Amino acid sequence: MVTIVDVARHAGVAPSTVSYVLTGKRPVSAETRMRVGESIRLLGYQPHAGARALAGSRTNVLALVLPLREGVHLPVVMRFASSVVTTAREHDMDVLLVTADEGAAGLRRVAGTARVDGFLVMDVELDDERVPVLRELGRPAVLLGHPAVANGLTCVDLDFEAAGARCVDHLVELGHRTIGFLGAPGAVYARNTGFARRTLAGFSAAAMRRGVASTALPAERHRDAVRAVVGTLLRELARMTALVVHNEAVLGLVVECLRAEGRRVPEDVAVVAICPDELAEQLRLTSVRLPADVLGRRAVELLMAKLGGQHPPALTLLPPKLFSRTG
Amino acid sequence: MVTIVDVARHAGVAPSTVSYVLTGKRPVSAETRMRVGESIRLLGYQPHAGARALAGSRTNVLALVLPLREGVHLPVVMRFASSVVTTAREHDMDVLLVTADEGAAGLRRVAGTARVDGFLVMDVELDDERVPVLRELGRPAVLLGHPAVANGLTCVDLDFEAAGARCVDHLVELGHRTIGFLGAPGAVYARNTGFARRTLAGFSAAAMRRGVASTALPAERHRDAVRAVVGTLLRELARMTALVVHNEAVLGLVVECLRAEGRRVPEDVAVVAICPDELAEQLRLTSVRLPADVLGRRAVELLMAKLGGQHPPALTLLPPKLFSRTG
DNA sequence: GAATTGAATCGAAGCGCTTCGAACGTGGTT
DNA sequence: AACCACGTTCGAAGCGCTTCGATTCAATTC
Repeated sequence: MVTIVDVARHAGVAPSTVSYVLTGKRPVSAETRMRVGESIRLLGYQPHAGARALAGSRTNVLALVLPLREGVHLPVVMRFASSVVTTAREHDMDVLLVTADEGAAGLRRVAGTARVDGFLVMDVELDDERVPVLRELGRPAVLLGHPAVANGLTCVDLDFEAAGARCVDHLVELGHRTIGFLGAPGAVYARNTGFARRTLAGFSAAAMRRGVASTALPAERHRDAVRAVVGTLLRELARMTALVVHNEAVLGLVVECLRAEGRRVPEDVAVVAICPDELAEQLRLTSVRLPADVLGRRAVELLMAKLGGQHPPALTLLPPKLFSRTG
Repeated sequence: MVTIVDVARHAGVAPSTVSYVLTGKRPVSAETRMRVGESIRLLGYQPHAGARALAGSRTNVLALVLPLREGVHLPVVMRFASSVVTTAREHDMDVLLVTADEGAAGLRRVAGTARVDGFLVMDVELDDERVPVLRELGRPAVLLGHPAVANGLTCVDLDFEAAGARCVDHLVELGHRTIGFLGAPGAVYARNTGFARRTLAGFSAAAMRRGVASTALPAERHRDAVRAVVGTLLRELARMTALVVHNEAVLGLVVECLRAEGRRVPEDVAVVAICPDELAEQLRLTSVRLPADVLGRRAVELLMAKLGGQHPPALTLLPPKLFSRTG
């Protein structure tokens, strides 16, 4: 193994000088810098991460805590992870993968053993046991997906309120005057899950503002329930010409049921979905996408800012993007 | 921060003794072991990973190299990653996530900086630039998905040959005497991609052995191509009552096209898919699943064996499992 | 020409751990 | 009673790096 001492000897300088060349924490004359750089290249020197961590108390690794249980939309998680790793590498960071089922203990472990400099935590719940632990650990952390927990921590999420509103605006601009909303299962709203409520709030406010007639209903996850809800919607909102769906699990079923009721999609009922892009693509629906890649990038950037001693805003909401797939 | 010296002082022993308690590399009397253990608990001691790596030249981290490009089936990758992390944790290991787009340089980097003890590399191609690098680095590595590259390295994969055969056996037992095979795009076979050929080989051999009529055709990824292939198959293999599909991208289309041709599925044509379980589930098809979780677990176990100085077999093939969803 | 500055570099200490040889008791042996 | 052997424990060295105070030397100032 090539060490910093080897490089120093080869370049005819002290080890500390090599270190300063590498870290840039003290000025080094252009000439020595070049000479040292040359020696590094020649010898193929790569600093020992453990030694660095020990001496410098910085690991250049960040923990990515992912929910890998069933029920989450895996492709989205994956895409997010991917953009996190890519962005982290741009900042010369590596990523340690931690699963959510290790819970708070996992956070304690990787922080306590000085394995990571900071945390990226996805899918944090409202009264999540990890939130207090994260505070206690005092390491920079960025939470994703549930900004409701903020309070001292930094959060990023899609702006669901704007997403709900965006759907209405889009539909109104297309001339629709009566719009339905089909959401998550009732239990989700009861649980006060941030994103579901906020979407609905955005939708309702926009409908009000635009003066369009609207009705919102929750939908359970199985065929009969969906059929019933779609039926109710068509009955109650007789002149409904557009439907916003915020429930990726039943999106396909909704379209099916509409067609079964004799409504053409999108000619009779325009459907706009708030869901992962690929799903909408597959069903050829206009959609507001969840930008997993942007989310990941932004999350890392916020974390790096915190690691750099800055104090980014407690909550960052990413503007939704609507993709029109009409016609 | 609590160090090993603090623990030693608190327990009234030398730091080295604490280390031996922790690692078990030298015998320690039951009494001291208890006393030290108690101090560790009381003080909440957690060893510094960097210091450990530096002194012990072992990081307890393994690199997981994932293909995060488009085109791979994300949920499978995710599930695999999940089981890798879980199993790694059982061996007191952490997992560093590396994306395939870092290529060979990424492997060089994490090995050279002593960040990881070994590699888990998914989706290795036949003439992959990473294979020679992996050899050169000399760290334990386990490759997934393309055992063809073996040669000194350790590989794990699903036994695709057995999978192809299993489908035939299953269908023959149900009474089918004429079976079609619909595979990946032609280019995949031309590229000599391990898994595609092996499945086909297994299928063909089993068909021969069982004495059933069969025809195999490749299928490109778009609707018209699928329609054409299905048409050809129905014409050429007039009495075909069963179809094995090894092409997850067009599976849904195949079923659609069969129905469009007036064949009921599965009454007229029984379809068996070799694909991720969830996809088959969704389409309600009998399938041979790719056991991502078993694969991940086994891969980690093989890697741990290598880290322990053992020499596991160069190739481990996992037996396929067929899930019948008929009726 | 002596004194003062400041940029560039050096040297040594120390981060927290593992590991190896040495030291220490204890019990059994001659 | 002196000795040996063995199971335990200690102490110190060293892993490769960062960092801080000290040092050097040339450029500036009076």
